[in-house]
Amino acid sequence: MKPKITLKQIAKDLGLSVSTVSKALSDSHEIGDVTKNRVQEYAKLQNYKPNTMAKNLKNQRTNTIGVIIPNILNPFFAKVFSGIEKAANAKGYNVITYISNESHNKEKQAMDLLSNGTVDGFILSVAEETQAKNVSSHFKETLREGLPIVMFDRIMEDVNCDKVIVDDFESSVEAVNHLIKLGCKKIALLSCIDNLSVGKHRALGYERALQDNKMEINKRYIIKTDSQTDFDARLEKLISAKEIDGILAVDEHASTMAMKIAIQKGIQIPKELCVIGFADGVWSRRLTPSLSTISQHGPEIGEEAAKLLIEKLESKSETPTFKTTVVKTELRQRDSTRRV
Amino acid sequence: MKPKITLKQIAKDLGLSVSTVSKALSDSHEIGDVTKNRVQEYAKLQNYKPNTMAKNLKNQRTNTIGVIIPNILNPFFAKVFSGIEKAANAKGYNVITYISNESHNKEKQAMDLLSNGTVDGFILSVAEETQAKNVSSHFKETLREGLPIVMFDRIMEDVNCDKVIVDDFESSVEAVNHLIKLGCKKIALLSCIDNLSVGKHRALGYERALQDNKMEINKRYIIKTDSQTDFDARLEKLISAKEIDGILAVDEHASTMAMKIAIQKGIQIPKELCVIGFADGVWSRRLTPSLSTISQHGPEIGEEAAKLLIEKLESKSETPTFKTTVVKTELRQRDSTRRV
DNA sequence: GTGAAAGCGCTAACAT
DNA sequence: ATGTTAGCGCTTTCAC
Repeated sequence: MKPKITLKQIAKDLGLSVSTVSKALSDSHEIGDVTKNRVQEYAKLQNYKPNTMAKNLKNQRTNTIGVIIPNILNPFFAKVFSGIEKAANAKGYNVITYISNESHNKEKQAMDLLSNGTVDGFILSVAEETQAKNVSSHFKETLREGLPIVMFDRIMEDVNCDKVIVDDFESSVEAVNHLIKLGCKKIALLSCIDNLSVGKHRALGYERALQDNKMEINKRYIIKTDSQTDFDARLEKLISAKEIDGILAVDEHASTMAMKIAIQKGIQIPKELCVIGFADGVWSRRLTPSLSTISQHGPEIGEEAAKLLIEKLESKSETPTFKTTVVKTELRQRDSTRRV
Repeated sequence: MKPKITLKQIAKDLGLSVSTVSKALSDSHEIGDVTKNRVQEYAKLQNYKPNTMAKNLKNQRTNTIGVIIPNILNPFFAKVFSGIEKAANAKGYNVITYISNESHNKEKQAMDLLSNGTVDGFILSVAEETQAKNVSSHFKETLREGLPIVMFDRIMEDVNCDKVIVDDFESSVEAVNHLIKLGCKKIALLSCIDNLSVGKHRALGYERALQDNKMEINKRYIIKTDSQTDFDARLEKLISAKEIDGILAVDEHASTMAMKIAIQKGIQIPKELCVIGFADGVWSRRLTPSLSTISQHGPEIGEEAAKLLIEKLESKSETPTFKTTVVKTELRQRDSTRRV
């Protein structure tokens, strides 16, 4: 292991002062061309890399973003994350990631650990437990300490910060309208995420679309829960009854279970039953029949969130204003709604 | 935004010296109980958090691990990542993540950007392009600079570092043996990742198992490629021929496409065709029929990698030795191989 | 038991 | 055009 090469070392080797070397390397006009070249070449030769920690300490900023994600196995979050990472890197920022695993404590702990000069700001989607308990003190405390936050997808209404969301309500409306256009008369709503803000908005959109179309809202066609086992049991009954002819499933478990059970019961999709699900990632295409989805443009959400945060970090405005960006969804028609 | 509270500030407020405060907060025996308590209480009151950058600079270590992942949308990598994150956090380390997107340049750039005092070491899986070109100079350079590396899954044989791998060869052997036990006579091998080390090992295991069972290796039953479109076309023909009765698919695209096409052709799984795939994540269970898989224990791989790296970081041994850990896989039998 | 001082590696205001 | 100095926030050795 070779000893780290520092400014001091270069200065000594070249018989210069540390500050001359520093200026030469940052191409300062104060330094003569000869010395500048000499220094720059020697530095390259020695593969000199300025120590990040020293720079950060000096500058009082780290060029690092803290990202807190509820669950990286959920392809939506994975996509958003890749968008954040890409946009951040492009602007010279690193990304430190914590996975909250939907736990409030882990989320709080992450913010605590990172908010002492480790990161310049946060991008996060609120943990399920935090939303269930409806506590936002840790977010507010972090903001008070001067660290900006951008929330995406799962947000807290009462926290004053930048937000990037999907228009869940409107997406549901659109999806249900589409099912109706296909001729569905008895449309079910399936949700295992009724404890999340996004789940609730999607459910509301479903009801609204039915009302708009003067269709009855039938409670028997609605499964809203936060427990997958409870869900599975109720779903089995609902599908066995063979009453419904359309499904809006607001999460991946709901849509895939619906298709699985329907196939097992010999119900033909989409002939007898049309299914639209909220889903991201490559898997909806891989199902047989492939699943029509509302895609949320995860990467764009991530990029937008990173953009908003970095804007805030690099503007020195003392009285910041907060934006909420809505990223449009897209209805991707596949075989589960293609009526022949 | 309130001004950051520092040791200096506490010292001033309490009429003490900076060093006394520092020692009091680290519970030094040099400090009297009265002052110690006074300082600790005041610090808690002020919500004092030691500045990480200053500490890092002083200590010449960052308690941060650089993680480079080829593709976070691949559930295997997502699982490994969550294992790394969990184990690292548990030991007080942060994780900075770069996604190489299979690009050699991004991988190299990430290592370059992080190896100047930003991280203490790396955990990574080699980018496809790097494996294809077979270049490992950037890894060797980083090691020479004194930063330890742990490679997982996709490794470079010629780089001398800790490694965590799956026994891909043996897993394939087991899977094929299982298919044979189920009565399969004509077993196909499907691979879209024949450019990766893991893909090659899995293919070799397939051949070996056939030989062990005195079965003929039929080239027509083998699709090895690195292009998905090429793959899809050849697969369509292979399945249409209705000759094969068993499939070992070494990647997710291969296994799911095989099932999709078979279902479309009206071939019954598992009655006429058994399928085993290498896959992680929740989706194999969601397919109809559910897919039997070789699961790679992603989280354990991640945890083991983090453990190995942290061990190296915290041992001061000047002449390190390097371990290669093999994490066992598990054959999960689901409906795609359950013969009634 | 407490404090002064040096130093981690870098930058920048201020000499010369 | 080059160098001196102070300081970012913290730890640690050495005085008192």
